[in-house]
Order: sequence, then C-alpha cells, then structure tokens
Amino acid sequence: MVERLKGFRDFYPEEQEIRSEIFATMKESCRQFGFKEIDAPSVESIELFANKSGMEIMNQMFSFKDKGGRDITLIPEFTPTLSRMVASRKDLVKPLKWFSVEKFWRYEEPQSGRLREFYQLNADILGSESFFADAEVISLGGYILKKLGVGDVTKLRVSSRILIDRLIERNLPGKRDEVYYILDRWSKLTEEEREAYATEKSLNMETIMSFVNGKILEGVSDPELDRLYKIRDYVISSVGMEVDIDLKIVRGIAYYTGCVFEASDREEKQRSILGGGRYDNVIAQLGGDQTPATGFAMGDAVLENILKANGLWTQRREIGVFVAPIDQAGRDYAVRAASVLRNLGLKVDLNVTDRGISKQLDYAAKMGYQYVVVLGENEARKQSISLKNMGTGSQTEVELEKAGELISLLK
RNA sequence: GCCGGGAUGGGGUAGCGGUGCAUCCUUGGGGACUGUGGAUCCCCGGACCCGGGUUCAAAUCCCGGUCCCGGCCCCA
Repeated sequence: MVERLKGFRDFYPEEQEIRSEIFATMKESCRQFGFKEIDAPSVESIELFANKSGMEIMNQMFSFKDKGGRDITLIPEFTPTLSRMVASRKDLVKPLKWFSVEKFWRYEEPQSGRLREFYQLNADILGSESFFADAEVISLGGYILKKLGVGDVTKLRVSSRILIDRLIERNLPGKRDEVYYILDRWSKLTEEEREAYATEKSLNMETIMSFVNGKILEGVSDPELDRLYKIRDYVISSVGMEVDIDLKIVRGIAYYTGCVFEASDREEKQRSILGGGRYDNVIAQLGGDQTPATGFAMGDAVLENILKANGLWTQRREIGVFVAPIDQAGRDYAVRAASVLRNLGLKVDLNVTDRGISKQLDYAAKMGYQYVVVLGENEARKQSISLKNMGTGSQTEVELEKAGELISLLK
C-alpha cells in the first residue's frame, strides 16, 4: 500500500467535521470584527519569498520547477502573497482588514504542533499605523480563543521591538542579537545554559533578568512603552483576557518593526498558538507603496493540541434524520418523503442499501443520528412519517405535510 | 539536516529465537428474521512496516531504509 507522505495528514469525517466547525468559528469571528475574507494561490514563484524571507525559509520550502523551467514553490507563509495583492491594487480603500484560512507547506521535521502541511488563519490590518490597529488585531486573536473555549487557559503576551531595541541600547549597547537570542529561548534554556550563554557573550545577567521579569521598565518614560500600555489596556477591555507585557516576546522574524505578540497556553507547555506583530516595511520591500501593517497567524496544529488537552475536541451531535424504509412501498415513498423533508431545510440521510430495518437502525445509531424516519406501507398510504427517537426508542407518527412542525425538534 | 523512542488485522493488544492455523478485545462485510429487532442467531474477511543479514529455525537478534511520536535548528 502506498503510504502517506511524511508530515501530511488525512482527515476522516469524524475529525473533519470538528475541524470545519473550528474554522467556521474563526472565520465568523473575523467577520464580526469587520475583516473580509480573501484567498490566493497555493503555488507562487520562488522569487516572492527570495527577497524578504531569508535563507532559512528558502531551505524549508516545497519548491520545484514547472514544465516551463520556472522555479516555483508551495507557499510557506502568507505575508508575501498578501503584500503582492496589496501592492498591485492602488485603488484599495485603507485601512484594509483581511483574513484568510489557507494551507501552507514547510519542508521540515514534523514534531508536536508542526507538520509539513498545515492550515493557518491569517488576519491583518493594512494602512493604519495607529495603536488601534495593533490592539484590534490582537483583540481579534483573543476573541477567537474565547470563542473556541480556550480563553481561560491561554494568555496573550505583548511586547515591542522598538522598545526592546531602545532598552538594549541603553543597558547593553551593541548586544542586540545576543539579547534577542537569550530572551527568545529563555523558557527553553536551563539555568546553567542561560548563565553560560550570558558569560560567553559578556551579558550582565542582572540586566538580562530585569528584561525577563520586566523590572527594567520601572521608571522608564518612553512613548513606545506608553503605546504598549494603551494596546494592553485596549485588549483587556475588548476581550477580557489576560494580557501581559512580556519582553521575552521578540519573535525571530526579521521584518517586525513594532508591537509583537503571542498567545500560548498559560503554562507555556505548548508552542505558541498564534503569533504576529507590526511589519511596516514589508509591503514597500516587495514593491508596493510604504504601507503600515499589523497582523497575526494562527496555525491549526497547536490549536488542535490545546483543544484536545482541554477536552474541547469533540464532535457535535449529529443533527438530521436517517430515513429507513421497511418494505417496497416504503422505499418508493421514501424518495418523496425525503424530498419534502429536505425542502424544509432538514439534513436527510436516505438509506441507500437493501438492508432490513434492523441493520438500518444499527447503521443510523452508529452514524450518530438521534432520529430515524421509519417508512412502510402504512405511512405511504397515510402520507405520514413515523419519527423514532433513538435515545428513548419512542415513536410518533405525523402527517408528512405537517412535518415542518418537527423542525424545531430536530434543530 | 541532526538526536532519542517506537512500528503485530481498520482500532487497541499478547507473543520477544522453535511448542497446533500468531492471542484476545473491538471494528467491518454477508445471511437468517421482516412493522420496530440500534435485538438475537449463523457465516466470512483482515496483521508481524520494507529490504538485507545472522541462524538448522526470525514477528522475536543485527544492519540499512521508510513512517509515527517527541526533541534540536527554525518559527515566516
């Protein structure tokens, strides 16, 4: 048997239905915040990623030559595509608030929360440099987490590249990369490793600690810090989630220019569930007008881990009815009855086998149906349906024309 | 790319050099019954990841590969 490719997934119905609901929740939340959905190609010229994304991502792309010898790749991230879309339409009314849920591909070793093919929600606001834009985009992220039921077990952490850079220049001048490195990996490093790194790079451990615990902010007067406070307060009043200012959030991506943020489970056991920030220069770098931008991405893999860890990865009750004909008269009648029920807006699963009533009930139960419509000669003659409640076993007969009254029962 | 740990029917498992057809549970398919039986009864499928090697003998030991789980790098 041919095996599935490493790091790729099959989604069987029982999983896919849950996934669809989650994506629907994410999309609906975006719309509630006034974001518009967009979509874009899954394959792009490799050039699109060559400029901005740097060496690392180039090594992690599924890239190949097409039949015309062009170098193309499956998209590993969304920002370059988004930037192209914005750059090539000068008539767009700013600010733009766009979101998409797409598949992405990265050729790397699979591990917890990381796969070679994954889905990602991207939500961005383009054309506003105001803190409102950052705050609103972060609020959307928090809102989605709440809607998914994990608002109480996750937290938002915000920081700012500008602020961190200034603090570094003031306290550890010339050590930007080194400070970024140790802050970014802080929770992954052991006490000894931190000490060793600090010593090796001549970083004052006390100063590093003041970045880590936030003490370095005490008494600091800085407009970027004020901005960060405003963002934090806005998000707290907008979604009522825990929001911490945390200077350990630096995020490795080169292009962030201001506020950066992440959400993770409170214990930080998992990878971050979403991450993003302000990237004011990317669109200009890709040939567009200078356009301030802020946004985040949220992958499906870590989200799934967190939902499962909290018992929220559950299939909703199957809504709809299974139509089980008993005899030939019932089979003939079932076509019309099913049609009537479907036109009433019900989900109707009509038997497609030659099985008897017993096996049909068995099947309906296994498929999770709460109600079965049993049809036989009697029902056909009376133009009625017998509705069997699979939970209680009780059964009621109603006229087909009055089946609309059942809808409230079945929804 | 690197480092651990794994891999036995669809799912979960037992066996860990030779003992009767690789165990048990579950699941799947078919049939009997034919207005209630998601029941009952009967029948049938289905596995040692792949390739080498050691051995009289390999699911079992060794080597390589593949995939899975986790970690590193990196996190777009």
